[in-house]
Amino acid sequence: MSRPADEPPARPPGRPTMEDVAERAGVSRALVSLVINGSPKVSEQKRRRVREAARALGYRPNLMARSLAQQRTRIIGVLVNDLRNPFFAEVVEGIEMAAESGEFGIVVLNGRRDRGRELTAVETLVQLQVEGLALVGAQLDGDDLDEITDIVPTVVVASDLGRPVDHSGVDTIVTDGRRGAELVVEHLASLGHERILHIDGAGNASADERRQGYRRGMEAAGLGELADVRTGGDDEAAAFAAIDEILAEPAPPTAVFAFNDLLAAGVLDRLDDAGVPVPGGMSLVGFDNTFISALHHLALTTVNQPRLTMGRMAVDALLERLNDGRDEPVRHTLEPELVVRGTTGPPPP
Amino acid sequence: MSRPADEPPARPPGRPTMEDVAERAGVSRALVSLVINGSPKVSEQKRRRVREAARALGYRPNLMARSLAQQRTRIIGVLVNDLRNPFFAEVVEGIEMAAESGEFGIVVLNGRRDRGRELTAVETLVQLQVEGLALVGAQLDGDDLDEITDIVPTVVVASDLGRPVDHSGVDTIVTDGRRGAELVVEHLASLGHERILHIDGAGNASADERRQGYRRGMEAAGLGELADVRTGGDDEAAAFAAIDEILAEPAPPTAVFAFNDLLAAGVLDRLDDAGVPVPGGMSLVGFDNTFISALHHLALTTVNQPRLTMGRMAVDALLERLNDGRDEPVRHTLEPELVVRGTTGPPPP
DNA sequence: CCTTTGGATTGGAGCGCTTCAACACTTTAT
DNA sequence: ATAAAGTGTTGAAGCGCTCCAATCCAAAGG
Repeated sequence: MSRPADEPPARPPGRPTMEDVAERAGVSRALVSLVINGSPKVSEQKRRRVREAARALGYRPNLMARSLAQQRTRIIGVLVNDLRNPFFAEVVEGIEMAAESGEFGIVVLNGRRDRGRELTAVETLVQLQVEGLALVGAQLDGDDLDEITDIVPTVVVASDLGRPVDHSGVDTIVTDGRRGAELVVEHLASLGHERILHIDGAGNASADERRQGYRRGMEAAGLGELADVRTGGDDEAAAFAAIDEILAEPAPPTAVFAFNDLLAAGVLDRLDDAGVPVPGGMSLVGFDNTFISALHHLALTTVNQPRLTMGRMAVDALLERLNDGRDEPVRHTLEPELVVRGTTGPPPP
Repeated sequence: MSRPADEPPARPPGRPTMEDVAERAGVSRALVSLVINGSPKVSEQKRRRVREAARALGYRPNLMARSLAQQRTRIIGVLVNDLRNPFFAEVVEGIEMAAESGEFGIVVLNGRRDRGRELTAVETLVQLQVEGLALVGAQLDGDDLDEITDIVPTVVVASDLGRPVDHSGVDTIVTDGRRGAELVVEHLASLGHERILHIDGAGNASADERRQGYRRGMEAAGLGELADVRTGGDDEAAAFAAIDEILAEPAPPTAVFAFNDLLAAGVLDRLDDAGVPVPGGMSLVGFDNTFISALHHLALTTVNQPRLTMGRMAVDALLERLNDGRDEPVRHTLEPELVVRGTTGPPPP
């Protein structure tokens, strides 16, 4: 054999640990810990020796071990409804940026529009010992979270729990979807539209609110009788059936208010297929003001939600609980803003 | 005081641990571990007792502790160039799905187009003890990763390291960008275009390849002399300067090949502003075949990359190393596919 | 009746780190 | 000179879990 059995291996398998660094630097493990964590009470000499040993060995602290010992992770868990929707992606970016400046990291899990997956994702995050939980557009409701929210501070962003906020551990950051929808109806009504249709977000988290806002808006405009809601969803394809349906009807609407920009883009495609000009033959409004709606060739009239701000506020809410010990729930409702572009105009004669 | 000091607190602070469950169920900690991990050699009776105790206490295993003890995390770290680009978001979805069926979780970190951030993100992932690393569209090059790649198996997706693959620890999954660009030029040339301009991806990871493909394509079409590359970037805004520039020139191109769909969308907007009809006055091609290019109102001719497949292959490559012990590098080059839509046509007379 | 066998259960070491009380030196005050 | 008050450093306990070897027990075999 190349090496007597009782001799220690030249390089122990696995990555170098703090112990290895300590040995090489000729100090104790505790001292290495102090250096790694930038403690001021270490002599310059030892600090240098430890740093050098660490570099020479390619030492990297083990975050798992550190978190375990420290009893904290400095991680915020983020559950996002659908990463492919640019709206959510931007909210997440806002969260990430704010977390960063609060010295927190984030771990993003994707629900991929599946409520069951959302549930297991939340479970995973909790087991990961995240210190805060941000649910972005999640479909989960209060009951799902009952147990969770008194373990870890939670903030719900861009959607709402299905029942009144009696969860003292849950904060909420939303854009007022009801108001947003009202703005849309007001705009369309003021252009002269009466038969205004809403293609909704089906089971989506914010669908209810916008539906309600739509209904209220219609009533306020004296169009309550004409209110009409069809089932949609949250992506392009979800609009197809609804559009085909209404175009076949004797008195089709003159304006469509879609649940979000993605859905509106699908509507636009379908109207295109059917040869209906927009806004000449039909007006169309989306929601979210994603970059898609801003593309000149779509020029979609829509409702803006301040995504980055929402992300930042979500993190702030979490940090207030984590750092300042706040323990009553907080709810921030941001004002939506109508962005008029090229897909709305007067109804056809 | 409400409670004598020597009495144990009603409920110990912090979350319940395995120890607590063991005590409540009247068994040892080891047995609880066996139950939690679904070991078959536990009597039905104890299993039930443990399960019940766990539920009653709201016990949740601590993933950090488990990973530490187990010396593995079953986590694949994903670094993504830019979450807002739907192309990357979909590759990540592919990775997530494949990881899931391989019993791995993923942790996604966002580079936000900043190479420095990418570097620290990779460092974080390594410290998190991820078992594999997937770099999606990363800008990092071989030198940055030298140290990393012999610690953790790495796969580079949708981009390429800046120098030959001498890293035996790195696999590569790419769509042949060179070929893709050639297809674009062939298509445009066959339509009769000669002054074909390329607005590139600037420092972006895949920019070089596509630039080269463009040049080769131009030469192959006998248009080598006319090859012209302008600096772009990877989002809509990056195109503005380049377009303004070329429109001011005496002999502007008749076709533009943009680095990706996002950039192409920006070009389209700018051409719109300038009143240049597409494809009547100018043909335009993107790259990636994101859902944006498919929107009828853009109907962008582009090059498809099989995103979900790329994600799956990336995970497969990692799993081959992790589970089957492969240790030579592998490189998979997928075939790009030209998708002709409405933004390309014959050049203006 | 005693040994064997094999399944069920447990004690305890250990994963890599933090942290606190204790210790060994200096330096300053008395 | 001695006590007091810092500095810098360390040993050891402990974070919540896994997993091996040891133990226990009941059923089966001799």
